[in-house]
Amino acid sequence: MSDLLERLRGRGWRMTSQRRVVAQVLDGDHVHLTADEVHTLAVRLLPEISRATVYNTLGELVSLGEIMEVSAAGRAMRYDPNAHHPHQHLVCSDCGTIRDVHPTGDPLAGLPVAERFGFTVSEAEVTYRGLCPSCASAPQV
Amino acid sequence: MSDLLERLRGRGWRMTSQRRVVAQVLDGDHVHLTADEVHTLAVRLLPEISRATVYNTLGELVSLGEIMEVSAAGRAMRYDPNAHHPHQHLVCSDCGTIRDVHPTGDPLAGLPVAERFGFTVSEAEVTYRGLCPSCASAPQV
DNA sequence: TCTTGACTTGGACTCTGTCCATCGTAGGAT
DNA sequence: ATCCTACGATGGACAGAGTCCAAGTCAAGA
Ligand SMILES: [Mn+2]
Ligand SMILES: [Mn+2]
Ligand SMILES: [Zn+2]
Ligand SMILES: [Zn+2]
Repeated sequence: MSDLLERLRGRGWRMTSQRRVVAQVLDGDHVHLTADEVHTLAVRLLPEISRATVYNTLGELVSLGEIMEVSAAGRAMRYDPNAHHPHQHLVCSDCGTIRDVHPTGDPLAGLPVAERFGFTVSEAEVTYRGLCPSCASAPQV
Repeated sequence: MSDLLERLRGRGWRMTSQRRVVAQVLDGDHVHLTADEVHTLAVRLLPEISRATVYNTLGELVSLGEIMEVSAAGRAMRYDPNAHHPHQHLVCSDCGTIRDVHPTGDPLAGLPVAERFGFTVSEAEVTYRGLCPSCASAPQV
């Protein structure tokens, strides 16, 4: 994590107490926190940090590729510091709990038992992301 | 689509003009409309239909398995009438456009060129859904 | 120490979706 | 054909997640 702070400093970030606290809260490898959860944890370390700053900082970390967004249908976006190790997600349809998984073989064939964490897996879904032809020629504003 | 209306009638649905219009708007095989888009189109056919009714009807159709929800990170949920033919999605990261795709081979290896619709595909993501152990023993309320 | 623009703040605002009390009507009963 | 009533529709209030902005603060280079 302190290497994260180093990388950020190297990119010209001003090191504010707010940014340090957000980075600290996100430390860990199996963390999938919502922005509000990050805020709640951050407030314990720095009582006056605002929601806007948490959102700003998370957004910046995402565009730097330091953390990943994980979206769970209809729920709040979650932020995943485990961005440097490719992995997929197993999501509870009821409570939204997320686990990291590393499927082997055909992903659509199902998740290896050793990767199921006791879940009853009912569905595998693949989403491809990219730019459509018109957005590729006229990139995002 | 009229077969959809038949199935619904068979399930004991009251056939209201609102439900007929929603079904009619959703007709098609490559449609991925948001609830508001469904509402806008429905209003053209039945000016006084309400947003609440559109949401209610979409929700009912989803739980009957007649349509699928497709969630696109941070954007409005989309509704897909092509629920009886398993397929995956290719999503534009910029404008949110969705195309149906039918990947062959290892999904994580990339999308076959014939399935790319001119997109610049940058990422493939697999999500497994199911119930975690505690939700499986104490199911959703 | 001074200066300045990058950062933070909090509150207003938007967007998506849900809830609810009330009203209307589809369709079975007569 | 008419009546009844439970199911469905309505619209406005509400809620959660996230964005925006004008004003104030402060990190860090000079
Ligand atoms: Mn993860
Ligand atoms: Mn589809
Ligand atoms: Zn669960
Ligand atoms: Zn696009």
